[in-house]
Amino acid sequence: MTLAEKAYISLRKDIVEGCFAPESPLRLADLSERYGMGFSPLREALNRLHAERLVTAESLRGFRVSARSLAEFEDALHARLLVETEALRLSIAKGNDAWEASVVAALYALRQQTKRQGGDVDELKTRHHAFHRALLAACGSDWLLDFFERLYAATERYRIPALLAAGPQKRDIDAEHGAIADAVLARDTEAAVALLGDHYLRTAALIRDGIKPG
Amino acid sequence: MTLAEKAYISLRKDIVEGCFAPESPLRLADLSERYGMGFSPLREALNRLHAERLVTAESLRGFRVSARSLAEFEDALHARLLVETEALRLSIAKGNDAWEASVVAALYALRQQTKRQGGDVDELKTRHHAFHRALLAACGSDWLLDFFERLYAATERYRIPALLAAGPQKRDIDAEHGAIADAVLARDTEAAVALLGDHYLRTAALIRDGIKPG
DNA sequence: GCAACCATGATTTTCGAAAATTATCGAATT
DNA sequence: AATTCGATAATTTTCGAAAATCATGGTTGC
Repeated sequence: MTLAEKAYISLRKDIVEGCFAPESPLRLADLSERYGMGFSPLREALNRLHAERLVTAESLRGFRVSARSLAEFEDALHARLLVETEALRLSIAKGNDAWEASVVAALYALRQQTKRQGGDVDELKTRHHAFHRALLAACGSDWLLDFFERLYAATERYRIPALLAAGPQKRDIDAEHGAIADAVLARDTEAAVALLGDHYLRTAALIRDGIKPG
Repeated sequence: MTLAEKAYISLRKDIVEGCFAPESPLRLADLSERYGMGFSPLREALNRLHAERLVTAESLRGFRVSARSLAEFEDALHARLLVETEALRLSIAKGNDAWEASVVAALYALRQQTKRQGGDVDELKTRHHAFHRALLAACGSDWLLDFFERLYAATERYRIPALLAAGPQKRDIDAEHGAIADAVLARDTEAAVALLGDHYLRTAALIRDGIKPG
């Protein structure tokens, strides 16, 4: 793996997890020291992140972490519903046995990690992402999957802090994931789409409360 | 404007217009000579284009122009219909007088350029793009507009060669654009969405014929 | 004859410094 | 006191070369 790829992965993680405050400048000298590499791979990573809208770039004035706002979150959420409901419909229509198996596997892996009490939170996030990707994986559209990845990262910036702030969950998220998987495996398109939509709207409600804390 | 931005614009144009054959390697030494600049701004541009899927990148093996295929075109077209119909609905719901005026202006400018016989074909493409963007501009969703731009560039790679190959048009494209604008200004959402969809499907039919020539 | 292997050349990737640009701060001016 | 101006510092952008990696072609050994 090249340094530029490592820089991309590290920076992305640090931005999504909020290690850098939104709108704070990402100075090359600082990043160079933090990640132990020269400017070239860092600029490369920053450009990729700019294309994903996780960082903003201004000509000759460098890069900043993108701002977070309720409006931007709502926008990303709306786009996500549009993209994911369509991708899910296609996936259910086109998916074969192997796809069904991968959904079952992803759900199982996610639940295993949820159960573990002192488990690695990074691993949990990875498996959550993997489950949602598995649902859409058979849609056959590279573009929709690409949009899914971008929107997932964009909303993750809001979801993670909200989850940490909210403390113990009243929702049974495992049950929600299970219901989605059941509908998917039963090829009940409309139910699956509705459940997925509900799932996101509930998370969104939580995040809204977190952003304008009350 | 920085060199990297110039490199991005030039490269993008040359790829979309087919100056580089699909799948041909984009070697830094060649590009450096062609555009008269060093590696750094070129790599920056190539990374941006990679994020837009106009070029592919393989670790330590450099960049290539993305392949063109009927399947990828159909995928982009499908995603475009999804994104643009939603954006158009939102735009019609939210747009104000200034937006209506900008649609009228964009349509007028496009028609003026269509009328000119020996006109600059670049200018025509710019205005065509501007008209379609104007339709969606009031949607209020940065994400949907971002997706629109990406998909527009992706499909443009197919549209331009098809138009050149097809010769004189039987379609009255001006009339199609006019009908869309009329429905939009009348705030007739369903008619506008249907007309926009038709507009793309007709272009798509043309392109399919061009790709598998018969 | 054929496959494995090494030397060579081509290419990408990375670094460190130079060039270009923007931001900062204090002095001079109104 | 506020503002403009210029010098200095900080930062980004770009270049050119060095390092690392991959592709090629010939050679050796079997």
